[in-house]
Amino acid sequence: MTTAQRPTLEAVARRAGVSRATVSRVVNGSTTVAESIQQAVRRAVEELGYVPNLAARSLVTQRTDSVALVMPEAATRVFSDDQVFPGIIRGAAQELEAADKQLVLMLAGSPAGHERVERYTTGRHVDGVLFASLHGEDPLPGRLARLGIPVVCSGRPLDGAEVPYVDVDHVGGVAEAVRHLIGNGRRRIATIAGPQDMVAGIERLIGYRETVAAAGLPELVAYGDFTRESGTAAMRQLLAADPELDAVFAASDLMAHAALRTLREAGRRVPDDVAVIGFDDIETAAYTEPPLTTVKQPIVELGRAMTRQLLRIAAGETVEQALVLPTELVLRDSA
Amino acid sequence: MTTAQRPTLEAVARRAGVSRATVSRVVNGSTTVAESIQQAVRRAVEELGYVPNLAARSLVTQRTDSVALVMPEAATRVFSDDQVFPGIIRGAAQELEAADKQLVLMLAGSPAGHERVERYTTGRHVDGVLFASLHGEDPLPGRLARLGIPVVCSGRPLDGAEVPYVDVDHVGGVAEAVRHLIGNGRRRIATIAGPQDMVAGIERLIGYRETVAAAGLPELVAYGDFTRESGTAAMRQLLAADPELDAVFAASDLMAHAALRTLREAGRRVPDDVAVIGFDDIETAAYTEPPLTTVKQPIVELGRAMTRQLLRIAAGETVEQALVLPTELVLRDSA
DNA sequence: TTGTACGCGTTATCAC
DNA sequence: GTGATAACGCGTACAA
Repeated sequence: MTTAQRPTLEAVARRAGVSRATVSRVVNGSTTVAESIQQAVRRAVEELGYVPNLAARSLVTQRTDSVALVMPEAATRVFSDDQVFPGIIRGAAQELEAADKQLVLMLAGSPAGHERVERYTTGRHVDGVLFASLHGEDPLPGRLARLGIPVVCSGRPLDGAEVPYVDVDHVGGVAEAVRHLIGNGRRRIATIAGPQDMVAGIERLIGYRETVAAAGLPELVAYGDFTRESGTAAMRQLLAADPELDAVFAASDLMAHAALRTLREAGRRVPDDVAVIGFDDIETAAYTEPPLTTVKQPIVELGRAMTRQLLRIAAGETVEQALVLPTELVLRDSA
Repeated sequence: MTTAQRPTLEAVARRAGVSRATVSRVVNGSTTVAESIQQAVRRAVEELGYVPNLAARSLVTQRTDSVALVMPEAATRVFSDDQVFPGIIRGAAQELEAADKQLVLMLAGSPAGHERVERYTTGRHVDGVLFASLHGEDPLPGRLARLGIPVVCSGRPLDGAEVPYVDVDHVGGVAEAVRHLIGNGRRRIATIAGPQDMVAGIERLIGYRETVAAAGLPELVAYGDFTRESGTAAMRQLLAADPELDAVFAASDLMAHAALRTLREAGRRVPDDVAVIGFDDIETAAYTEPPLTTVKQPIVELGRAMTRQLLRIAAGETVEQALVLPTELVLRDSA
């Protein structure tokens, strides 16, 4: 390791023949510096390859110019095929780039990891914290918010904490999907629900229940965890429970994909015998057999919206507690 | 924003009735502190909810306990369905968690982003930099390495810089796949190659070329960019160029997936008329029609290995310049 | 074993 | 407009 001593403000100041304070002003874009001096300083900065030390800066400014994105690393799901988390990451990264801030990614899978996240964020080492899709009633968002740390969640916090959040319109999206099925004459509409310790799972099930109930239709529910494997198992259960079912709404495209295959293996034609609708609109949805009709959610936009809210909070503004993004039914061939 | 003043070392010291230095020792796990005092300090820390200020700490220790993972945000591909980048992220996060370091994610899509990455990493604001899949001849890794900043790339740097890297055995994996096709009697084996400004694209094409050449077979190449759309276009080109082709090796599963559909639309049966093999082994590969035979690459392990190498370099050890991870041919129904 | 004192590289508050 | 100088919160020789 070459200990190539990085130049400091001091070094630049000497080189340019001015004081540290002046260099600092130029570096930070103060306008109250004579043009000639600015040029001299800039030249010195260039020649020495000076780069400000962020640690020193944040020590005095009390800002870190970075925000944390916390994801619960629930085994396989976080980076599973459904692109939900990558989409959020991408949206957040885009928005933060525009704000010239860094994205610190934290996976809080293990209890130890969860504690690390708490230590790190509690210690004000980031300007704010983004929570992606919580499991169960995580008390952390509420706790941080109470400590005055800017926090934004994706999805309503399940513990009822008064934390600002952004979410997609699960209920509305599912309702539209189920109404579409009903409109096509389907009468025995089942659902493969998502995990009931996550808002997305809970609300999509609510959307299904409300809509079939409103139409006076019976409900038929099996549970999965958004993955394909769970979708396969759930589809089999449904088929066993009601061999005559004529439609399935799956709470994720992955589960819908698995349902498609399971139905085919069971001798059902899609959509002739059974119509299938998924949720997410992942890229694969256009390539399933048959192509999947699904509820599209604006996942990158979700990441961006969360980040924008967070930045506004960090800037001292107050934001609405809930922001709900619209979904859209994408019609393909499966329903 | 409640300016809930965070307690400092000073505050803890007063509370525990000792000096700052002693508190610092306890916090950092020094053994040279009397047990009774340790307890008193720990209690004070607990009561005040003290958390060390990382900025102050890194200012004096010259370490940041965080490493950057730089990804080229090439439009859609970074977070496309193929899970390559998410896999690397996940592997890196796992390994860093074990080392108690933070993962700073940087997307260097735009030129501006690229420059930000340079500023940030050059300024020694991270203990090391991981580069995921570079496009073209990016000079940044080499430059950072020369500045003495620990750097590890995924894939051999195309500009020939002497930077340590970890990669999967593209050539070997492809060779095995193509030999499998040959062994099954295929004689007109085409390939849908990846982008030729990325190592993965280049080397997979080399693997194909070497193997068909060694068998005295003709080569037939069309280019894509790893995405499904490009796979569709490439497959059409190949079919137009040689309607009699009896096998296709696609440099990514997404392109293979598109090829599957395109072949079916063109009236070819897979694998009867045309055998298809992909590369990646994404989750979807098991769910295509027919299920896709493919070359599996250990992508999460790649992320982990890169990170381990980086940590070793940062710790002052010297590591081998290249580390190549094995691939594996996963046989399903498409070939 | 514990405390004192200094320095890490910035920004911010003053005088000038 | 510019330059001293005092924080910012911590680690660590060095002294006690």
